[in-house]
Amino acid sequence: MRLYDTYTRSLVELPSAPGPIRMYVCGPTVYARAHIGNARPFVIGMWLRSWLRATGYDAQLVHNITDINDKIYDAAPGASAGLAARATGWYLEDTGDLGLGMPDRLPKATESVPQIVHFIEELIESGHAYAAGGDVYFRVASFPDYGRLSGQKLDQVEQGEEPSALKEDPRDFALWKANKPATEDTWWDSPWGRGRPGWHIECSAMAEEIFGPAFEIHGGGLDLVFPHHENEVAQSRALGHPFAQIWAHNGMLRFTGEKMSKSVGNVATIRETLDEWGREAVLVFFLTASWRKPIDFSPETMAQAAARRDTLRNAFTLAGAEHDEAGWAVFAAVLDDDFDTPAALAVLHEWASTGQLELLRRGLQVFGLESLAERAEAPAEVVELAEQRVAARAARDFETSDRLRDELGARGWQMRDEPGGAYTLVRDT
RNA sequence: GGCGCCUUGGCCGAGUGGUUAGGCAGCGGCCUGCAAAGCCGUUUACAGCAGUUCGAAUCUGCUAGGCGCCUCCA
Repeated sequence: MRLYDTYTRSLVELPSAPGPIRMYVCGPTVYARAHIGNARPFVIGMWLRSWLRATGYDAQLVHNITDINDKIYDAAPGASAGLAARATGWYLEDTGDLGLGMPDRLPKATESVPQIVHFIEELIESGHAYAAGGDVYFRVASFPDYGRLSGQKLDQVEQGEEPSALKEDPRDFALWKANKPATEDTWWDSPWGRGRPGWHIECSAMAEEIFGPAFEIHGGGLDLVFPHHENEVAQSRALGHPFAQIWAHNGMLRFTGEKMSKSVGNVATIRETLDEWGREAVLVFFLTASWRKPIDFSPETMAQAAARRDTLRNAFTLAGAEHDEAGWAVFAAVLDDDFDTPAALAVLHEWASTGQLELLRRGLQVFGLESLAERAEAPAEVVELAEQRVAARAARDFETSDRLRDELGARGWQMRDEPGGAYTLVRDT
């Protein structure tokens, strides 16, 4: 399998199966309900793990929770830890309801502070970082490759994060921030005094704590390339660690013409979207676009995804056909080529229209959509109504039969007539 | 100002030199008491201009438009 790598800007071949594929995908900062854009890296990460496992790899997914951050302090003055814990719960609940299972590990920054402190100490010892006034900064000038991941030229980078007189260079970034008692109600003791980790160092520390100094794939949103991931590589490679082999950045989800983001305010939460459209439509929606490209979220695109979901599900109410086992190779080939889910979706539709139901079921399973193959059993009262309708139709009492059909619809069941008084009951969504 | 991505038919979205992507929607038909589902048929393409080539949606250049990052951001 090959995947597009941001660092080399090319398709990179994965080591051949079987073997370990260790994936680290950046997770959310927990201070509010996550929006549907936040779900994209999660979904892609889970699908990738699923596909890699299906093709013989020992794939592991680590997805971090950033529960130390200015946003959290700002959103809950004096009660940041409580908000972070609550929002972590929401995130686990919302992503859990996508029905894709859970990552292998979900490390939290607050539980990794000792590893982070240790990492910073090593950077100071090696001359790549320096302590100043209770803060610790990474010395960007000490790492010649800085800017290579994002393609930034150092002399063109605008002023870095918040300017500070303590920095040697304005582009240096904080690894450790001294506690500000007025606004920051959580802190940890460190060799540099009370404080808390910077954002970028947590990922380097947690990824390496779990995977060691080298792993195969690092994922996250395209908006994290600079400065977040640039800083991560700098920290880890400054210590001589290979770090990630492939940088897999997913495209942004757009809503109302621009990136969905809390700061713009054009958000729909995962919760709302699941409630309105159902998990299967949400997953089909993500399937329709290449993982690297932007995807437009709108009532129209969601409705189309829901219609496709129905087409796929309806296939299981029809008669199956002979299986063409060779068909699987086509499906595998498109996924192995940069995880082309739109092409895979076309294959699923092909199987749906030709009645290759066993292949279709297997294909859907890769994406957590095997539920589309399940036929819900109608409760006795629904079957009773259906039988009454069969009788009414036999008696050519169409007024009654139409009324019964409406009644079934109101109970969430669609009745499809078939020749000879037979019928199929399908659960509406 | 710097770095990068994108522009395919009503909508979404594949396709990297010569062959129907696929889906949704539309239209006509079959089926049905009427529907639904399904099936058959069918309309609308490659932003613009110039170039390379026997031949370009596919390569090159320019123009126009859109998006992301450079500040927290999946």
